[in-house]
Amino acid sequence: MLGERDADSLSLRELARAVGVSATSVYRHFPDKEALMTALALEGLAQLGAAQRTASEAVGGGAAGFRETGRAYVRFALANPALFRLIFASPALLVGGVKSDLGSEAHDLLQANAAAAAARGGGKPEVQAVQAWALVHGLAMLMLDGQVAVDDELIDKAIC
Amino acid sequence: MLGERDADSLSLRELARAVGVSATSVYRHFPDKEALMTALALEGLAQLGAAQRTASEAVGGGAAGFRETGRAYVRFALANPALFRLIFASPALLVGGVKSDLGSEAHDLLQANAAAAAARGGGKPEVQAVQAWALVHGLAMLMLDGQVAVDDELIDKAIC
DNA sequence: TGCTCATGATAACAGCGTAAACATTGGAGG
DNA sequence: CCTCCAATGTTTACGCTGTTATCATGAGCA
Repeated sequence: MLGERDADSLSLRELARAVGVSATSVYRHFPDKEALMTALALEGLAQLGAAQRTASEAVGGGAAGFRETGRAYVRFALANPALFRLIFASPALLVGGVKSDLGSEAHDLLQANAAAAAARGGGKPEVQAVQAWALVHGLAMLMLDGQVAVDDELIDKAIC
Repeated sequence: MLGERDADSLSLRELARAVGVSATSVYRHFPDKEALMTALALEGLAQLGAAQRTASEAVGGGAAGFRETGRAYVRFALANPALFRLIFASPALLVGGVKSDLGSEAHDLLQANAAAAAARGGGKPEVQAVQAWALVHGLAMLMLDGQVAVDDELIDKAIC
């Protein structure tokens, strides 16, 4: 359902109806709606990390791999708009400090790549990490919001 | 009210109550809730543009002025979280193509500064504009979402 | 066999956005 | 000065939402 509608237009009752179960049954498995959404977001975060790792490994890692994780980030957002938004709209899910191993891959990749880039080119790893993350996150958000035209070539040119 | 709560936890009825008026009176002035929110967002966009222009002029424009518009962008987001989010959550309000002169200042500043930066340092103006916008937008969003620590020094170092 | 616990259903509540119908009132036009 | 209309407000109502309290069922284990 997240593939077709955005997360906050999705009601608990509608979801229960789609599953074929009463509205209140959801409360046997999650304390409230927010908890359900957080669980979905955590799953999405794992998928994002996996996509980034795959993209990085496809070009053999290194600096090129770092760039590819960024492009994969934007592509993932465009391919899964509602899920991507949900990930960052979940207050209980801080990407960097998530407990489960499920959600930590994307963040670990960023830290490692930023450290390597700082070693290669100079600069502080933390600043490098924030800059890279902000660039791809902003690009993803602006494209999702329709503020910047969705254009594969532009993604490649902007992330370098 | 946007200064204290976020936009989508704010109900029409509560707003009407605060004004001291019946719930349905709002419909004499706006066709629906979304239209009201869009009007608020447009006002916010004007404030953002004004803040950026002020910041740029304070350092005499040029490349330093461009940097200051970016910092002002992030600072505005942190100072007005709900309003900033509302601006980019309004589907009817495309920042670049907004009709009213009210909302166009921020976008005009970006275009002009990106063109100037491209003339100084090379690169395509469009790509430069998107890169700059994405960087500050991403930084603002990540800080608002609690993914990156709010740190004035980090803002300065990341935007350069 | 009997008990417990996980999982379900029903009914109910307050709050929401919105529509329809009705009331008031201040100012423009004769 | 009077009349009428448009602007603005109110009341009532509808279906939807998240959530709670209460009750039913049935599988697994003592």
